[in-house]
Amino acid sequence: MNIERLRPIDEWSWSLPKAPEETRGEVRLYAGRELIEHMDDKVLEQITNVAKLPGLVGAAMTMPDAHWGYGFPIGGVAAFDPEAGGIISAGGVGFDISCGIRCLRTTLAAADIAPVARALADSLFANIPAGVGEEGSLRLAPRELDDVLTGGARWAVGEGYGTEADLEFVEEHGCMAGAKPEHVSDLAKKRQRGEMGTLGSGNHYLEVQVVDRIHDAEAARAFGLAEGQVVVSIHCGSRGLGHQIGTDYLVSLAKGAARLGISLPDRELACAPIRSPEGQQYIGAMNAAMNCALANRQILAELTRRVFRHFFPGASLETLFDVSHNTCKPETHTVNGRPRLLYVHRKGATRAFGPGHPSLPARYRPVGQPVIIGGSMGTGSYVLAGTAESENRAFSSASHGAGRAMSRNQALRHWRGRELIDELAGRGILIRTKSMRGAAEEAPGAYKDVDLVAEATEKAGLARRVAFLRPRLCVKG
DNA sequence: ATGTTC
Repeated sequence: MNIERLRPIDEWSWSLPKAPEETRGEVRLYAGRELIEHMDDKVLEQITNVAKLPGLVGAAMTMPDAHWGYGFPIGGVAAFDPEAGGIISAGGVGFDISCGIRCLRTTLAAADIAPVARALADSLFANIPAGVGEEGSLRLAPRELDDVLTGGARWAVGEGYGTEADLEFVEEHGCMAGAKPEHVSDLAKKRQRGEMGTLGSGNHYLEVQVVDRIHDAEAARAFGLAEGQVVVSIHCGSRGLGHQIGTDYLVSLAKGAARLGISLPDRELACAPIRSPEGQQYIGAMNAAMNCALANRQILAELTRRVFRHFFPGASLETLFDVSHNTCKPETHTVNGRPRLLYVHRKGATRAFGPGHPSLPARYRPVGQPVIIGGSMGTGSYVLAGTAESENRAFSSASHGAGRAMSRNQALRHWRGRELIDELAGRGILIRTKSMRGAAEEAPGAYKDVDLVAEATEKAGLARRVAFLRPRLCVKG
């Protein structure tokens, strides 16, 4: 992207000075110069389109890891007021509804896992179903699947996956209100019946990591993190169900937009007013998909514990936090000094509530919400904490990952999966996957530099760095 | 992301 097109607000925030007339708010990009210069022009085009949608409040924004997506950029944040004709867009949530990361802190040290690393990697690979269309050991009857869609992680705990103690540390306490299974198609439900407790493919993973560096001692203490400690991060979402809901509702939201005379700057931005039948049906289905994803990560956390228990009977794996990064949620935000209920789209962006937010567990309330930036395969991830400034800057949002720097097809031309895996093994990082193609697509070089993303996230005031996690073992979808 | 192009 030609940075000359942007006006610097400061070193880490940029605004589009000559936005088209139809925009209803500022177009703002959060990132450092280097990240902006390497960003696809499509990011600016797409977020400018988002700024044209009805009922936008404040700025349409991108996070430092932003890249080209379907309609909305991935790393896009935009809030809409339902009382001002505000819209909901399936492209603003993403196909993998409620994709997110569950982070578990363990009582193990790096030295504990070193002697069994290969066996542990093999056992995780054998017991965590991963890959396209891969099914798990659960087969749910239609009524049971409806219970998943209304119960979320709470349902999974009731089925013996994990404990009540996990739920305090899951967004929405594990259960998103307002789920309407009746607005989820039979096809979406059918696709999901065998896919609960599966990781999926693409950028999804289960990683065993070691805390490599502490940036903020006070927050690390609150999060229960210390240097040398083993943690496990699980990145996955709502699998076939969320994808099918996205596909179904692109059609019905486009009809809603046409029916109500909303002109779409891009057909990929199919949307309908929040206060419309089409909008309400999508919201009900999206909330159901959110519960599907929360239940899925709850099951996977328990499957992980069972594997660890076999190797380390005395170890415990507690949920540090579970946060989604493909959502649209109703939240109260202060705009010009006045609290307003807004629907905040975060597509490839993490909610990042600051210190004192009432929805946070008491343990974290003094330091802010844990924010997880999942790195690319073999590079590293960050745990951050929400800040007070993020509320004014980005409706309390932050980055979600390293962010792609190259398309999957481009990556396939540059790398071979087997060579990458061997090279990573040489550096002590064990990858387990069924798909060599997938591994090539996920080459670390096809992603942005996660250190730059985390630095920009902090410097832009979106969240502050707490700990850097270095990968050891990785099960890839 | 995705029964990886209805």
